[in-house]
Amino acid sequence: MKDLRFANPAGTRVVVGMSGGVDPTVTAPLLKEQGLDVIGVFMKNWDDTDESGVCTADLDAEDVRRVCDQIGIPYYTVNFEEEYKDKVFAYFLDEYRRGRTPNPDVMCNREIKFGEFLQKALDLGADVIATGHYARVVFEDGEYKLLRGVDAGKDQTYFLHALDQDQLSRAMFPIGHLPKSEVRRIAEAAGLATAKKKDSTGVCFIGERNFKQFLSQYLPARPGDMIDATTGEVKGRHDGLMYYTLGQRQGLGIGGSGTGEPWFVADKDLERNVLYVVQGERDPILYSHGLTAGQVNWIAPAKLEAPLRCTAKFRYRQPDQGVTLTPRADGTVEVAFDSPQKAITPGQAVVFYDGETCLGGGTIEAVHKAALPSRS
RNA sequence: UGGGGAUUAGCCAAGCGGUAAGGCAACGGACUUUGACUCCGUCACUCCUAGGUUCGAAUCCUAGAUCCCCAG
Repeated sequence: MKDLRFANPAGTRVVVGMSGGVDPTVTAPLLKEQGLDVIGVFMKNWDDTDESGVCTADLDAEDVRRVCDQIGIPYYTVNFEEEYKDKVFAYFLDEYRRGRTPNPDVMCNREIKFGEFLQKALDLGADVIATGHYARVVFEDGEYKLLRGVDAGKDQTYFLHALDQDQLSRAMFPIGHLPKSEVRRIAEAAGLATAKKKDSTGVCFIGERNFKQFLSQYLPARPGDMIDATTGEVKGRHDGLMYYTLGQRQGLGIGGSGTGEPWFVADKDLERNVLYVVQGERDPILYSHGLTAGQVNWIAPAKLEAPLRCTAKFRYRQPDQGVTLTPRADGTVEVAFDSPQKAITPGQAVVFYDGETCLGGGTIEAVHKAALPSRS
């Protein structure tokens, strides 16, 4: 087996998935320099047309078109709104219904960018696709490995851990070996229309918006009590369990009294529609010593056969933590933490690393913590 | 309706005659391809009300209002 991404540069056609940001647009000139046959494609996966008829996706599409013109590569637009709704948004809402906190961007990468979009690119005669992710793919010992982006502060392997060998074999991340500052510099030097654009954040393709307001358009809210997990005392009311995530501080609206420290979401009880809160960031109720990961994807090695010591991330942009993984017969993985971790949240991704290599990861299904006090 | 204690921003709370600390919440921003966390900034021309003493009071005095506690 060979790394089919670089078999023959001159004859390799690469389709670049471009959003309106700088990162993806910079990949195009980089690939072109290497002599590849580059095509730019803008993906529209969500229509956010507002009252005034303005749709940021359309504005981004315009930026992409201009950049492609500047670089001198063909430009196309594809629309995956339906697919996004079916495969990403449906999952997103379902997780919230279950009181969990989903990570739609992980799903978006697996199902849309490296699913629908990849297929579309292959249909267009492409050999590989490229995106503006800060990550690296290397071909070693007959398998593809996913490595962290060189810019430690921007590494996005956390969002890419669910990709498999087939998907990685078709993936190129041209800016993975560059620091963000260099990407900006290249964009400016090339005079790209996106050079000065602020980085986009928020759910990919949906963008930043008032979270509560957005969710309330799709799911019914059921207000309920906010209870002190330590004393059982009712501290206030919540607007609906789905609006809160474990470890959250803002938006609780309860202040003063007690020790004067801020309050954090400690747990949810779907049955009773109760939001449990605790005062003080060091409250033991916020911490756990392990978790069970489901839907685990292994990039390389392909499977976990025996207990393994490695590091893990439970959220994007948090330092790795030492863990011990133990495979279970049903395919789940038990993750034991070297030291207690704060606000581990079901629905979020847990991603495993061995140094610079992203081994894979899964979804947090259960969190293991010391028994909570009685909630009578 | 006898005695005692309270009354400072949405909530806790410092201040004890010299011109309103701090914390929580809230709001704004930074950070961020999830939701969060975190960080930074803003937030009482006014201290229950009305008079008075004083060069000057949230701080002292008088009256009233409200709340709490102990006695009936």
